[in-house]
Amino acid sequence: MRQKQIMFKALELFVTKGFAETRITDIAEALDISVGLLFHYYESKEKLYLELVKMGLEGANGSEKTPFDDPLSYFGNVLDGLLSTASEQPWICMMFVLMAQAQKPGIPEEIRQLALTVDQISFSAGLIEQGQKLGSIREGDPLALSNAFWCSVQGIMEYHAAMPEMPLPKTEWILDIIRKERTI
Amino acid sequence: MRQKQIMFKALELFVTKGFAETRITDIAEALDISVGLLFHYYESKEKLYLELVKMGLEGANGSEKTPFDDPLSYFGNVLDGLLSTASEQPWICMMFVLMAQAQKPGIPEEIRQLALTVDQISFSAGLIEQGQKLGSIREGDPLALSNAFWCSVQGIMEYHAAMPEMPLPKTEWILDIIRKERTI
DNA sequence: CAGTATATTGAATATACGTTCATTGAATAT
DNA sequence: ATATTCAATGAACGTATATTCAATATACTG
Repeated sequence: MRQKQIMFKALELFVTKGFAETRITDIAEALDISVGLLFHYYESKEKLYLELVKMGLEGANGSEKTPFDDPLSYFGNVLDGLLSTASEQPWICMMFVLMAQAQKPGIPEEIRQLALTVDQISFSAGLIEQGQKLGSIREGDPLALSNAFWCSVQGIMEYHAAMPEMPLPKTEWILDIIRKERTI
Repeated sequence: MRQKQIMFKALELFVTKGFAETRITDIAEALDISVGLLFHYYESKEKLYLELVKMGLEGANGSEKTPFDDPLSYFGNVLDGLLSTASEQPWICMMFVLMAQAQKPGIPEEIRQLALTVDQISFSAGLIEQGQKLGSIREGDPLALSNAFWCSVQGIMEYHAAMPEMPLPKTEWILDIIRKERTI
């Protein structure tokens, strides 16, 4: 119970403020518990962060297993899922942001390396190549297309985490980055 | 001379690592100068960051004055400028990232407020509405469209700052987020 | 060259913040 | 009743890091 409380509040703060900017007392104060109690459940700030990254890893590995027929529909489905749950279950979108955050320098190396094992961009590049052969995805360097798509999603999730009141985009708008032809 | 050296290195580090994660000694070491010298030119880490944000403010106000006939071409031109200079003059793209970074909680309040005066998203929402009337931009909530577009650009710039070797997207791919009809 | 300003250093200081730990209170088992 | 376990506290501690400053080198000026 306490464990989950702490995790979710930490997720929220790490995502909105950043790892180093989030003081251990920020988390304690936000939950109205003592610092001591926090260390009773998590032996260090780093370990707490590590737990969150591990949680994110599971989620990421899960989504890569989403079944699909056309690669384009894979991206559509994943994106649709992200955008529709972003409002009701903010933590999903926060996890998304956290995983990207954890890959940056400045994060404790051990954790960073773990986070780097998730590589949506190069994983998706393969699917994009398939989609190009099938004619549903536009021409161009698959890696660059994958990069464009995921970076856009990243940017949207990041902003939504900071400003949840801002209206989210429609799935098609973002899907059109990689889509070959409009189905107007 | 030293001033500029320090600013650009600080910009690079603040953008790749974050404000709190960047130690004042990181900057000094990267430039191979003493900490003392750094404080000789900038009275504090915060002031140094403030200077960077002020520099970014000027740039942002400048780009809003880019002339255009069709709103869609405004977005095309600005985006084209950003993407083409991103590789040769990384600092422009870094400034872009810095300004967004500076708006987040965890940044000293005074600086944060200053950074918040730049509001590309609502500024652009007006242009998008125009574009919709002229028929060059797709239907939908102008604010959501503006948000989608700029968040995508943000995500791309952020990732490029961390991984400059990753191929950048073509302007049209991102422009297609807001474009009404493809000019195939 | 003397003299002054400016650039540069790095050890000393102050402080913020993560972490420890002795202690308390409450619940549960013996 | 007594012992044992566990949640919970917050003051005390240590360390990392921003900041200061007195001392030194270098450049400039007349």
